[in-house]
Amino acid sequence: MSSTIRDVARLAGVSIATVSRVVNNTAAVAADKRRRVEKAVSELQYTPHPAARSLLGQETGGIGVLVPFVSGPFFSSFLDALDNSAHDNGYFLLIASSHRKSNDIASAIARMQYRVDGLIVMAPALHASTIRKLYADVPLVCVNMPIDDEDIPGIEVDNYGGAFEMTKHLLSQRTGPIAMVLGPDNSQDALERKAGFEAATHEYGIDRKDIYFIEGEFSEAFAFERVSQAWASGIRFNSLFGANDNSAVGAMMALQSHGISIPQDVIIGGFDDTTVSQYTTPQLSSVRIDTTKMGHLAIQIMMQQLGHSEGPASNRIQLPTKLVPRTSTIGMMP
Amino acid sequence: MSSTIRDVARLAGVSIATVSRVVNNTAAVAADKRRRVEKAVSELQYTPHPAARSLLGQETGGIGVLVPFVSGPFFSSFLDALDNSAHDNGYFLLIASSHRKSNDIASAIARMQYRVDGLIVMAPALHASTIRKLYADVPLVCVNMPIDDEDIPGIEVDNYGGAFEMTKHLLSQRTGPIAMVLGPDNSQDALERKAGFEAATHEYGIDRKDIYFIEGEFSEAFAFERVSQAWASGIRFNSLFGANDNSAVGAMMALQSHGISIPQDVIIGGFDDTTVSQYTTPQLSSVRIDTTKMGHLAIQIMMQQLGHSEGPASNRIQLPTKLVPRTSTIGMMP
DNA sequence: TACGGCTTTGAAAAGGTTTTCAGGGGCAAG
DNA sequence: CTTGCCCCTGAAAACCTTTTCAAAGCCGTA
Repeated sequence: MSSTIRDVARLAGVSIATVSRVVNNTAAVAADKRRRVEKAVSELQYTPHPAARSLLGQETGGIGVLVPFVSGPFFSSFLDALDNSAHDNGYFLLIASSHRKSNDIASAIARMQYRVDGLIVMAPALHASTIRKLYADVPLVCVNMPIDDEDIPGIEVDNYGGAFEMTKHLLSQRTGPIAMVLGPDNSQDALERKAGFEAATHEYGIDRKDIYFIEGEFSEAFAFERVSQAWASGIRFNSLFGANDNSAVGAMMALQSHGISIPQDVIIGGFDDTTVSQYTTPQLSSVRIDTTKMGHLAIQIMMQQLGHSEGPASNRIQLPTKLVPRTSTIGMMP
Repeated sequence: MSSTIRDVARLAGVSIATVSRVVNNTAAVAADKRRRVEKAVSELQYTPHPAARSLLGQETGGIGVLVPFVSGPFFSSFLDALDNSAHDNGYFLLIASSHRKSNDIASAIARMQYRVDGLIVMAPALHASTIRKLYADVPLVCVNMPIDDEDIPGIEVDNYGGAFEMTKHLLSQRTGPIAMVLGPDNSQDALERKAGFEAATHEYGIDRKDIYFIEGEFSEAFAFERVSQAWASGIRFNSLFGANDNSAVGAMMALQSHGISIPQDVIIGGFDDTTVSQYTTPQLSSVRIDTTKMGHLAIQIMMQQLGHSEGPASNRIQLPTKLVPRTSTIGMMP
């Protein structure tokens, strides 16, 4: 079929060792032989067989990627960023999707074995340590999933920062009393978002008595009820932050049912940038996870693990989030 | 690091040949030895090294995919389908994006060499024969790009069928005189769409004198002018088919500027399902390329090339398209 | 002239697997 | 008892490359 290093050596009249040295530019070779080898290489269109290389423990140049799905704006833009970054660093991607089934993840990882120099995993349903157990031989970067092992590098979403930014956005649009629909107590995400909210209100010097916390469960119905109750009981605020989009939408419905107009009377922001946020009336401002940055960072951490960049960047990163202002927090359409 | 076939052989007290036979189930092995080997394999968590395998010319189990971009609804849903299908057939995907630059394509293909059993390429800017030259050693499937070599299997979009379906849709909503804004004469796509349109009008028994062809250039401005002219000159029709979305949108604007209301007076359909079609008022019905089917078919053809399915399916397929009805062809919002 | 050191070169090993080939053993038939 | 056949097994080759090691050649210096 294809030509091997031996063919090149024969054509150039040298040993295979010399060919290897020329091809990899790994040692001094006499000028004339070098030229002969180069000519033979291009004549025979010789490409080293990657399998033989990786058999010797060389790097494969591949990075394995495991995501629940390939499609959808979230995953696909993440993959795009990953691909761009990997490409810039001279790597290519081996992508497998787990379709949420965990035994698919196991088999996908098994396939990756020895084929990649590193593994980037996004498996929200699994824990990082589980992945580590599945394939311990290779640098691992966990993204957007619970990382239960201090030693596993990864990227977690900066819920705190996102909530902080959204709250600042709300307060910059409309000062005065502000409310937040909380998430469930046992959710780490929810607690971080609450902390971000509090930090922002503090920064804006909002008086404690002008801050209202409304219980929530990340569900629209629950938020609807509690916000409705709160308003009925005379609590008044100019702006509201929902710990997630569901809560924000529930709050929006509740207020609208009380004849409150959004955003004229109350402005509302959510979190997650769910699809639904584009279809409410008015469209819901939200906080988006910056998948592009997520991809770049994942590769950056991987490169560091692989010893390519010695940058002092931590291998445990809180991913910045991005505010997406829509009409629910803006008085006038532009 | 990891255990090799030799470790397994030692632990089980057999030769490496026997281990290989058990692992690949490729020849008869005495029951007791088989059991011992299996035990050793699971104890040592042995996985054959893929590099060693592919060095022997075995199949890699990988399919290379080359797309211009990874993100965007079009590509990502295509990839998703590809991934699903490949997974079902026991293959994994090696994805590289070319970012439209053709030397990136060359280098991406070079990387794929020996790593994949087949190559699926979507490179609208290149011709199939160019790709074939770049990597001749492997089964190739070209998707959604000009295939200039009879022998290269691939998938081309079924412009005819899509136009046919859209025209039928139009005529089923509103009978009577119908117009089509054509595409440029030198576009194969445009001619196929015209043919589909004609076939549908024929099927519905529309009288020849009730069919109007309006020149077009796939551009909004040109369509606007010509349709405006046509209407001003007294030509009347109940429905209009634009050879692409641009033309349809141009026509829509033109008619609306004449005080015609869409879809009450005239219904309009386009082709391509561009993003813009969702933002016109009313939203434009269009014809979408079924990327999911495209992915499944691509894998199907690849499997056939790889000798896995002997199905008589042609390796040169016109991809079915999908009608996306929106408000421009429907009297009432649901 | 002889010798040390440097540069260049090739032979050979190693990496992990599959597969061929030959041989050994068991069993049945003659 | 011998012969022949079949089943099972292991040794070894093959796949293609990188890298180590040793040797050879050359130059300059003592």
